[in-house]
Amino acid sequence: MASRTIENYLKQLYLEQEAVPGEVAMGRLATIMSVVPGTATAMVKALADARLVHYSPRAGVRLTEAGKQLALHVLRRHRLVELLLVKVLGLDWSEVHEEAEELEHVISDKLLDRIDALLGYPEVDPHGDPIPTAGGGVQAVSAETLVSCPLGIRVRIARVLDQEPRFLQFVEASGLVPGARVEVAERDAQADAVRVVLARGGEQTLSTAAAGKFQVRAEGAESMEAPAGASLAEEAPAHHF
Amino acid sequence: MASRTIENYLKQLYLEQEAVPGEVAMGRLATIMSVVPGTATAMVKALADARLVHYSPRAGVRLTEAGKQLALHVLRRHRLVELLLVKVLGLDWSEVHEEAEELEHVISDKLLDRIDALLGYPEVDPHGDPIPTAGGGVQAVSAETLVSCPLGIRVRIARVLDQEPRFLQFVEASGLVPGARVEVAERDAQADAVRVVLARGGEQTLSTAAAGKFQVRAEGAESMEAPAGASLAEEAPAHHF
DNA sequence: GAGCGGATTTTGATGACTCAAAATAAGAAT
DNA sequence: ATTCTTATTTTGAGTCATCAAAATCCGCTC
Repeated sequence: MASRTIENYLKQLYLEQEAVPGEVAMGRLATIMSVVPGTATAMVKALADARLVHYSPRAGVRLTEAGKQLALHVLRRHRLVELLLVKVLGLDWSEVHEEAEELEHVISDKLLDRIDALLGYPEVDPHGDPIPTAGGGVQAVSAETLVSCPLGIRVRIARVLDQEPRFLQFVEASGLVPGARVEVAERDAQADAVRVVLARGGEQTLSTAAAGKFQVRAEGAESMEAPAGASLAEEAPAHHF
Repeated sequence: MASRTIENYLKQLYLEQEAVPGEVAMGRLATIMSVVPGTATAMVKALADARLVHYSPRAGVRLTEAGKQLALHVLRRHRLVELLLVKVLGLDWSEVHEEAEELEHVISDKLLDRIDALLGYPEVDPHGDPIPTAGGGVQAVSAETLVSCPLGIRVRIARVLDQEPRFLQFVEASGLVPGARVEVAERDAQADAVRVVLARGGEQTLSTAAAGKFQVRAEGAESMEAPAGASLAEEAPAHHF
């Protein structure tokens, strides 16, 4: 079995490759993992020996298919756990990321199946991040964000790309949570600002950087079906979704 | 923070001291922890440095108050997790022990409180083991077992002292689960056997060793109040209690 | 094309946990 | 009392993941 360290390296490599396709530089990996560069090099060599990554010295590192599958497995556990914590245990979605960081390494397959079933085989976690399937598949992700989508068109927040509790608390307060219907009223390049109007009332102006953290989907698009585990959500203290 | 290794040593020391009051011998500890004796000695020295145990070379080891509190904390997490897995996730009580062995080390205090609340502040886990309080208290435990209790008197199974899945599956099948009402019909010292009659019908003959693994309480005694989290149990797939 | 600078790799060490096997102590047996 | 037995402790070594700092490489500037 992969150690939890290895699981973390693979997970972060996957997320980085998802964000920036191509090879991941050592310095970048070291930063992500909060280790010194030498440590990253050493670990990557070990991962390469285990055939979990392709490693070209001084060029960078890239997941192999095996490494990617393992990473997706970890991500599946992470995201299902997050959803469980929010919907069943009633934790705040701004704090479940930290908890899941630990739990993702100690959930057995059997338990994971139970969680999946209890939640009704959900497709996305509380942040809108897609939950990989047991088979290792992932939903394609819409690349549109509040920065790139057309002005004046009703869209739905699909995913929030920042897991920082501070940021998520702001998201919560402003109502820009996954599932919320909004439209971009205006963008001001000079002011570096994006003004967003919420369908259910209210508006919020964001910096371009902040707006770019919200992925959106055309209103009425697929895959925003009944939130998984809705029946349970009624009684359990499920604050947000 | 105590490493998971340390948490495990402390937990096992606590359980051993509960079973056999007094100092724990090194060889015994080594066996319990599945390490060679030298490893146990080394770890115990480290624990002594951290003031978690009292250690007298060649005499044995004993938890300090601090060590005991830490052990109880781990045990609290372990047992609440077990109950959560059975009542909310619908896992079989014969298998939750293994799962909880891992989970007990990664549950935050906040999450633990949520679990406790969701389950309705239960006093015992699915095996009947008492759940230590957040303050570090534990229920006194009845010392009566199917071997020692009076013949022909109705008692209730309070606790099953063996966590082996195989054994627990037998317990399940025979109906001698915590909460079951039974009476000991006869004991045969020669045959080394104990015959138990279940109130709800059926009977079962056990070896003395097996019978000794069932702690019992006089029928109608305190502390067998409404199983914690009963409301939830109705809808969730809570098989056993 | 010689040199510079930043990223990367190497090297040497450390801490936590473990094993194997040799050394030791303490109690039991003769 | 001397020896034997057996549990315990010590010693030496290995693995995993890490850091600090020295060595190396590559592309870029002048």
